[in-house]
Amino acid sequence: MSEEAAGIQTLSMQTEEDEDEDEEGKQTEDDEPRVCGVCGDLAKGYHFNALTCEGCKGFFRRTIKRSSPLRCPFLNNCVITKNNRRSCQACRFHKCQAIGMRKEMVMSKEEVLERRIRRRKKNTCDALTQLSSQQETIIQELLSNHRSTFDSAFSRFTGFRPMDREILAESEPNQSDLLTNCPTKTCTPAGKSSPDPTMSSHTCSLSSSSSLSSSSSSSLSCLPDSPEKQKDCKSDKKHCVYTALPHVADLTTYMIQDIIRFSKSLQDFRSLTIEDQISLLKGATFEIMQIRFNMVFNVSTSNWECGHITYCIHDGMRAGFQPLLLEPMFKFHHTLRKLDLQEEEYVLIQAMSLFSPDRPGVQQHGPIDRVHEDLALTLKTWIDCKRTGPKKHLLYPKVISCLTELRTMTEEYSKQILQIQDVQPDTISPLIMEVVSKTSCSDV
Amino acid sequence: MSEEAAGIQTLSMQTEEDEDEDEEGKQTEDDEPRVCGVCGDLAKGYHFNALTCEGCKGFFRRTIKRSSPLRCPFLNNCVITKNNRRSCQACRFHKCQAIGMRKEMVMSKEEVLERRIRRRKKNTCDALTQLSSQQETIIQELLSNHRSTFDSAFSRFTGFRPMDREILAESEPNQSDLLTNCPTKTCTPAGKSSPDPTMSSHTCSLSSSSSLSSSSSSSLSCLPDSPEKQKDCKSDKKHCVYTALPHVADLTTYMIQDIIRFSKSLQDFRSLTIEDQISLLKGATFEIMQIRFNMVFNVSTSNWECGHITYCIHDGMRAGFQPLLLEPMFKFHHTLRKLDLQEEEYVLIQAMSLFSPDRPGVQQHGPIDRVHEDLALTLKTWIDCKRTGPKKHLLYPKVISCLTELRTMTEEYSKQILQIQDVQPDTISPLIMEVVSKTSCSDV
DNA sequence: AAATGTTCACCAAGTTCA
DNA sequence: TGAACTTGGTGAACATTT
Ligand SMILES: [Zn+2]
Ligand SMILES: [Zn+2]
Ligand SMILES: [Zn+2]
Ligand SMILES: [Zn+2]
Repeated sequence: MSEEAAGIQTLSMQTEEDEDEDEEGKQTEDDEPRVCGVCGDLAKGYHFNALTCEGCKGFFRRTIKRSSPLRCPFLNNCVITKNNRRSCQACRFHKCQAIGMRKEMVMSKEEVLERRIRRRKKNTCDALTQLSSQQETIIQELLSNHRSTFDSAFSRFTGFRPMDREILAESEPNQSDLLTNCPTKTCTPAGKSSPDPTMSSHTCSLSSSSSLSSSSSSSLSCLPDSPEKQKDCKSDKKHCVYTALPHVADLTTYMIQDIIRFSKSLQDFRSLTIEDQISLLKGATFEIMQIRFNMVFNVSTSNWECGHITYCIHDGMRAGFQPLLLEPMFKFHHTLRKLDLQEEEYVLIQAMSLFSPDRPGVQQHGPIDRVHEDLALTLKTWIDCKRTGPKKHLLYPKVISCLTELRTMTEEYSKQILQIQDVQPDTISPLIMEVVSKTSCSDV
Repeated sequence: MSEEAAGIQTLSMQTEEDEDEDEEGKQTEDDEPRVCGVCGDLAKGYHFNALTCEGCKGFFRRTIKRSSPLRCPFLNNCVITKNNRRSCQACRFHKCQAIGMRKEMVMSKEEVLERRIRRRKKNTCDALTQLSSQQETIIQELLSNHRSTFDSAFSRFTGFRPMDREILAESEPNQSDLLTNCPTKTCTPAGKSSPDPTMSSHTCSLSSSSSLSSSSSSSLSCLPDSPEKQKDCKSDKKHCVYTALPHVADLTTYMIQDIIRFSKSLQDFRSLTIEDQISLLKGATFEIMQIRFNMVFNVSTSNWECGHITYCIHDGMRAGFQPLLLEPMFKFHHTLRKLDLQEEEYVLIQAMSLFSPDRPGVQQHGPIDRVHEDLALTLKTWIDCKRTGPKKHLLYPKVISCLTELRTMTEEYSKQILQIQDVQPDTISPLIMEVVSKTSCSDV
């Protein structure tokens, strides 16, 4: 209102001076406060490289975008003020350029369009790819069950046999670059803890809740003999070749027990037949264990920080595992860890691993396939929805690729466990052996 | 002079106050704030730099435009009022100038003409020769979403079941001229790729994000039996009649997943009801798939060059499709490909296919029809605008004709898929079956 | 927090027509 | 002529991105 009022008096556009833009501002220092370089109105900040008011900001952008010629109806020397700035676009625009407003800083049509599309897309993913309540439920159930069955601080991991990091020279050096030297001979104290009878006697079994038992009676004889030097070792140093084995076996047993509890806590898992439950677990236990270990993997130290105990890849060696397994596994942990997954994502891939319909021995592919599908879509949607950044669309394929990689190790793991068992019996728990055994329950 | 005039005016009105406040009645809050400075009539706003009524506004413009000299019939000192303002043009105009109305602010003849031209252009040329920004936006959104959901190099197509190009002799030779001999028994290696659990389990479903599910439970029994030799085949060679089927099914599934993602990425699609989304997808998936395949169709070799794998029409045969479908499809690909469409045009026709209001089961024809219309007009305008050459006006009708042709194949495709499924079950993914199934979601 | 774009009442040009 | 209307520019307030 006051602006229009002043309009009349500023008719003498060219002649008069700015007169009174400071009347309103308390600061008598015109230079000090923020004044629009074009019209003298209050400026709130820099726009297109000059200190201007909101009006001149919008005017400049619109004029650039319009890119139609302007003509001064007066004498091309209008003095632009807050009140008369609308009277002559040509001189206003000229002043804009004169004080340094740059047209390059106005986003081009294409830039804006691109930005808009991108924004649309984001909203899309938020709104439409929005997690369905079904999917939310899936995640929540998984998270809850995961948390109650994964002791990420390993505080309940007690009563284990001590970790012995001495490397007893084996008959032949099967070193790899990974294993040339362990910088941390003793990564962390993992010595004796008070013996816990619960742990050493395994309270949990794949088929413990069922009448079916594909358990420890199964012999290993059906396994093809590994081409490696098992006989040598066997005869050589019976119980002390793999110094870390007792501890690692206990750790593994501990992990497996939790993984079984995790699986059995899932509705979709329980609704499968016992046979398929066992098949899935036999197929996925190793993978889930590695996924869980990955959650505590420190990518800069290459250590697994399991609460008070820290492990390194050499511990795997000391437990008798071979580079053929350890090397890809090491790579896997680095790759996956670098994806910096969130807990929800970790638990989803655990579940995806569990519900793999193509495990040996699986009878009912249908429902497992469906669950797997739901899980995969949920993970994908979750990533689309919750992740930001330009590379987010690459995350899902990367995760999948990690899982695929992991999958290729399962068989080798079983093989090496069986070898180790052969070399150093009575150290690996029956539970581990059961998981690793090839007998599918359908054979029972 | 304007100040003087305003002063007089002000004085006559309020007789008080210092002349500093001056300038018409903004400060005379109690007084009529909006009175015409010329005649005292109600003023609705500023006109040509003075607060005037509508009458004086029009009078001033006309007078300026006429630019003919005026003479006062009286003594050149008429007092202008609302009632007598028409009696002396000269004194009225003089008063107009006196209160600050500026002739420069009346647009000149040329300016007005220019403006008119500009407006005409908006209404005519723009619609015909220039893409409106709205249309630009449509195209850009489509392009962006198409590119992010169409893997034209098929680099993400992995984990498929291998392509087997052996042709097992069927009970009767249903050859056509197309199939007399396949010059490339093995068009390209399409053997095993590393197994990818994600692909083989279908991570995407038409109705996955809704509670509605028209999914796999639907039986096929309602379909009329195809007259062909299905019983023979069925009893003959159970699982290996259509050697290419596993691979083609995986490819199809892969394509469908991307097409669903494409559709769901479109704002206009998402704003439809879930039911209509499903109906549109069921109707258009085959067509969009063919359009996408057409983009990689090599018209001189008659091969589809899908990244590292190349397919020929015989692969369709080997997957169990019949000439009744394959022949028109082959023709379609040649015809469409020869039009040498650009990516923008391809994506527009994909969208036009998707937003076909007359798909079975569609409930809300209105909005779909509107979108379809917009798309068609955009395509037409695009062609008019971007294409050159004498035959450009023929392109749009030709494209439309291709779409019509394609449309006639949809039903036959569904029929043949169902036949194939009957002959060789457990090979076609549930997702494909869902797309092909006749159950409209309203039946659920 | 700063600086882009976006939105939308609102204002003042022209236009229509009785 | 002028009331009623259409049109397109304005800019304060808001949203988004970094
Ligand atoms: Zn300004
Ligand atoms: Zn000027
Ligand atoms: Zn008047
Ligand atoms: Zn007169």
